[in-house]
Amino acid sequence: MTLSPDTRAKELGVAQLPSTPRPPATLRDVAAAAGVSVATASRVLSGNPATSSTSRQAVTAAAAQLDFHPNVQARALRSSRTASIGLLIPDIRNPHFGDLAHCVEMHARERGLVTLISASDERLDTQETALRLLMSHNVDGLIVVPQGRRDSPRGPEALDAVVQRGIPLVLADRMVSGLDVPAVVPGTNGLTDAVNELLSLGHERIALIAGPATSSTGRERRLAFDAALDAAGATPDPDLVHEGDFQPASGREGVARLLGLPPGRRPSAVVIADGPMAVGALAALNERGVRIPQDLSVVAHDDLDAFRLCDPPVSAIAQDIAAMGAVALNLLLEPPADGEERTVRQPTLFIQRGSVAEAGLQKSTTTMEGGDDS
Amino acid sequence: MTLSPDTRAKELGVAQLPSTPRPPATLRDVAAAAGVSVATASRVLSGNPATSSTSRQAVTAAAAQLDFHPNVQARALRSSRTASIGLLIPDIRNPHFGDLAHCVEMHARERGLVTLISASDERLDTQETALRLLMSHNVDGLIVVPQGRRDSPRGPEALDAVVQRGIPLVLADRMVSGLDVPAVVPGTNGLTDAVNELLSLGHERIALIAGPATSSTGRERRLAFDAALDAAGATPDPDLVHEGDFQPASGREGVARLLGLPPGRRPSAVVIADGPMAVGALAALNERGVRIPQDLSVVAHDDLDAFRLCDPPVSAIAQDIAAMGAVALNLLLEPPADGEERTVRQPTLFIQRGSVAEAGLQKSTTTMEGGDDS
DNA sequence: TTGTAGGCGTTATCAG
DNA sequence: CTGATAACGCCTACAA
Repeated sequence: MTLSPDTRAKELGVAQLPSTPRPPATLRDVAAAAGVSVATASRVLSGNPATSSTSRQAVTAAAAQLDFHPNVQARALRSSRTASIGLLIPDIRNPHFGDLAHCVEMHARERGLVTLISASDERLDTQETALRLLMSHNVDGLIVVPQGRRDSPRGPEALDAVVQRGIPLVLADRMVSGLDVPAVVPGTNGLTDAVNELLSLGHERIALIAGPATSSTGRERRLAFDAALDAAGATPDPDLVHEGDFQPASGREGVARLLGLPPGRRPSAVVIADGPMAVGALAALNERGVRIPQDLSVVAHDDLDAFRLCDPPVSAIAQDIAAMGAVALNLLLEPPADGEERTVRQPTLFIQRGSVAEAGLQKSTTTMEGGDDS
Repeated sequence: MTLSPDTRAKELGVAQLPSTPRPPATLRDVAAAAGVSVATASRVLSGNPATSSTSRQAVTAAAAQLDFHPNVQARALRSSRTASIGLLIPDIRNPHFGDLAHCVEMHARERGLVTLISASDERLDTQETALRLLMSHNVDGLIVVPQGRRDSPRGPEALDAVVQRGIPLVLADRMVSGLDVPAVVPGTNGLTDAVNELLSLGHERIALIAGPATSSTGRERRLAFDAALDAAGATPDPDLVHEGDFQPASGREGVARLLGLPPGRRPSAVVIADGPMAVGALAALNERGVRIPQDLSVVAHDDLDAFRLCDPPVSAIAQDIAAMGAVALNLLLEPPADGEERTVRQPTLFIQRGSVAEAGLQKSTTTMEGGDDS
């Protein structure tokens, strides 16, 4: 009775125990079972047309029989292709990037590619180590929502290394100045529309909780904001722009700073440049009892589900993030030719909801006192 | 002039263009540069003590000089270890699982492991194909938030295959009946506390928007809910339980159904079994003009940032998801011995906020009319 | 302590 | 069309 479970099970005709780690079948096994050489087996399984229907049948049957799955490491070693792509995003917890990751991963999976997802936490050093790790796994391509600028002392060197190694690279959501690779980024048209709408509602003091100037989206949205004010002949007030870092805490800080201004200089409307900062800002406004839109009109970039929990719901500048993911993957798999445009801009859409109202509303109240409702 | 850039650059003696995909250095190169054999180089770099300090210095210097990184595919082929783990979650966009993914990925990266993240979209068939794909990449271990039950006709067969192949497996957030592997799941104490608090506030008709019975969390939360009512001698009303599917739409449906009950049978409080359903439910309540907590007290499982945007903020049952991720990774890397407990329960915490109030409030109003505020 | 050599599983290059 | 066979880059007995 000292038979191995394997033998015993077979002898007794008993169902195999769940824990029978039999080594997976190799191409050799398949070839042997099919009565052909490994070369022929390989050809059949990789769709090489130089095969007879006889061997094709024998090999496919044997492969199915043995539940053969090619060893991806061996294949990668030989062909230097790993059937994997890397995706580096600033923060998985931000639903915006979560959506992006979801979409990229799903489409990649449909094409038989696995996605190695990594997060940079909006930090340059983390981006560097994460990129090195992804590169060390020989991903076939890389989609990156980048950090940092190339003209700063400590720039995104790992990104240069990626390009230098000849690994296909696509930037998503943000660009890096001086790095000429295909990219898909959101347009600023939605933001422009939002500011114009606020202006046409009579708002004269419109604030911006901006993204960091180190990110192209931060810069571009600020430029679009300024340009829209400028085009309307409005005088921009630097005190009405708070530069945040795309994190909720900086949204709160922005609110605190704007509400801390002397009464006459406070804004009657605020535009917030990304979702997490908007969540922080809205939470802070909520805590302070600032009413929207009576005391302050609000527009947020990125249309989060959470905005529908506010009463009235928050106006938003929506992007089709799923489309952005799909475009990024396409740019990666079918790179644009040299002549073609390498930067795709996705339109954004201003969605007006109850959180914006005429500027007159604010003027008729004695609000923005920052917390006391008396 | 039809030379490849490569050849042309060489012939002209021109500085190499930035796109010079020089093949990465191999162990051979390092050994040659250091004047030792590949075996010695390998030993030095893998920390084998059988090395002289002379060769150690030469090899490390050469490796640094050549920017050597071992080829992970070759190493994996030899050692059958890929330095990668797989993580399968239902939905990256759910911040709950986004947090989990973030935490697992971060800790794994600190240990030099890459994480292959995949999403099952709360679907059994997607889970199966995703698992097969992860297995085919020979991940060293797998953390899965599972779908399906083993006793159903089409069960999670791929999970059995994982176990059968001997791949270390840890379940997170949910369990699968009959699958005896290490798991970390949330406790139900927070939910019990929440129901008890509602009861002590005088609520007699407490509704539950439950998770699917196909998931262990769905079942367990419903059981805890029933048990808490039972312990208090309350009579549960099946009409007050709506079984959703953890997605926002089913939260909306639950609200519609509860508000559709005849006035006398409507709930004065509702507990919602996960974050996305809570978002859907709160959005629906908001649209219908149902006031919280005057018309309805609300408690949601999982503490989302979005809940702070509501006025008053929504009471929640919080879990330390980061801890859950850390525990899952630990269970994977250091599996419990046979005698030890294999299922870790993480405590959950009921956080009371303004969205719950005494039951009397509801009775004093003529509300729950579903939209008309007159 | 060091070097030689075999092999992990696959693909690609040759002759047949 | 097929079959030997040589890599791919690394690790590790085994022998020196």
